[in-house]
Amino acid sequence: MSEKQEKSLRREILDTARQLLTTTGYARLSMRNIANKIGYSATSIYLYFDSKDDLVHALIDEGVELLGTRLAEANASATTPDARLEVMCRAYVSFGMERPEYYEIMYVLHPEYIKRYPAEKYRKARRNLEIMAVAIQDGIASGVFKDVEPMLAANLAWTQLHGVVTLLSSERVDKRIDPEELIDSACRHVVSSMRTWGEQAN
Amino acid sequence: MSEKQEKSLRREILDTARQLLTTTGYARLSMRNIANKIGYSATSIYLYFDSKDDLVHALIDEGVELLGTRLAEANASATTPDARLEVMCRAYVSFGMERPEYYEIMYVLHPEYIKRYPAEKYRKARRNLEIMAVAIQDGIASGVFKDVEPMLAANLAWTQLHGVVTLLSSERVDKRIDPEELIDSACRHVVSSMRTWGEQAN
DNA sequence: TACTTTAGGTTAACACTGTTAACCCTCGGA
DNA sequence: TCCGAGGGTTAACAGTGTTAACCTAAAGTA
Repeated sequence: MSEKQEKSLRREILDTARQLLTTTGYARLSMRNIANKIGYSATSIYLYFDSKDDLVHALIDEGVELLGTRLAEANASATTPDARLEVMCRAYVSFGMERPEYYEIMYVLHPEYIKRYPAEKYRKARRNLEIMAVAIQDGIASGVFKDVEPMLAANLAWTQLHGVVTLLSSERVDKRIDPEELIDSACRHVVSSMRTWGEQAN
Repeated sequence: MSEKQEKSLRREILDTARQLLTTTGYARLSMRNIANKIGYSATSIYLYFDSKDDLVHALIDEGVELLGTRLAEANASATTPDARLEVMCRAYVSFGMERPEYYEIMYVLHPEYIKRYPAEKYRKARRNLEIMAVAIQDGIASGVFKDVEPMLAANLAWTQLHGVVTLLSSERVDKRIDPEELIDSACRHVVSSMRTWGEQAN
C-alpha cells in the first residue's frame, strides 16, 4: 500500500465512491464495493468517515462546490439581466443532466435514505440559490423584471428547473417529447415569468 | 387466520404496505415488516406478488388511479380554460403533498431502486398528462392560450408542478419561503405561461 | 374407502447491506 | 526494553430480498 501514498486513502475512497455512483448508481453503492475496488477492507473506510452518510455528505460538498462555480461562471458570462438569468438556468440544468451522480445525492435522495445534510453546510448550498436571486434582483433594479420578492422568484425558478432535471433524467418524460425542446422552454419561461409576474388575464 | 377471510390476504398485504409507507417511508418498507404486522411469514407475500417491486407496482396502480380521479374532478369543476388548468394544477400539487406515500413510489424513486413500471401500465399514467393536454388544447381552441404543442406544454407544466411537490415535501425549500405562496405562484405561472408563450422581450 | 393432488402456508438458508468490537502488526519514542 | 498509537484486519450482528424445501389440511378421484 506504500506505492499509493501520494494519494491519501481518504481521497481514494471519495474518488472510487463517486465513480461507483456514476457507473452503478446510489442503489449499488456499498462500503464493501468501494473497499474491494481499492483493495482494502470495508471497515477501513470508517477510519476516515463516521458513516456512509458522512461519506456521501463529503461528496455532496463537492457537488455543491461544482454547481457553485458553474453558476458563478454563467453569472459572469452575460450582461443583460434576462440573458444572465437564462444562462444560469441552462447552467443549472446542464449540471443536473451531466452529473446525475452528484445531482441525485444533492437533491433527489429522500431524507429517509440519508441523514440530514448538516445545517452549516446547508448554507453553502443555499448560496447557489442566492446567486440566482441576485440576478433577479438586478433585473428588477434595471426595470426589466416585475417587482417581486427575489427569493420567492428564485425558488420558483428552482422548482421549475429541478422538475425538468429529475423527470428527464429518471426517464419519466414521454419519448416523443424532445428533451432539448423541453429544457429550452423551461429556461425561457423562467425568464419570461419574471417579466410578466402578476399580470392578470385580459 | 379464518376470521379474516372476508378480506383477502392480497388486499391485506397491500393495505399494510401502504400504511407502512405512510408512517415509516419507503426506506423502512420491508417484506418482513409487512408480514409481521399481519401475522404471516415474509415468504407468504410471494404467493401473491412476484417480488417487492411487483407489490409496489400494484400500489402505484392505486396512486395513478387516485390521481386520475382527482384530475378528472378538477377538470369538471371549472368552465373557463384558464380556471380549469389552474384548478388541475392545484389538484396535482395537493395530491403530491397529501399523499406523499403514493407520490414517492410513482414519481420520485429512482429506476435503480425499483424495476421499471411495466409498459402497458405506463399508458394509464400517461393518460393523466393527456387530461391536462386536453385542457390546454381547449384553451388554444378558444383563443385564450397561445398556439403551442399541447403535449409539450403539458409536460412543461408537469415539470413545474413536480418540482414544487418534490422540493417542498423533501423539505429542501428554505423555511422562510411560505409553501402556500410558492404553490400559488407555480400554479398561476403555469397558466400565465400558456397565455404568453413565445412572446419576446420588448 | 384409499390415494393423490393442490392450495396456502411455513422454516432454513443464501448473498447481500451498514456498522461495531476485538484483534493484530509495525513503527516511534522514552 | 517496553509502551502506546496509527492503520489496518477479521468476525460478528441485525437487517434486507429471495429461493428451495417442506408441511398440512382440504378436495378430488379411482
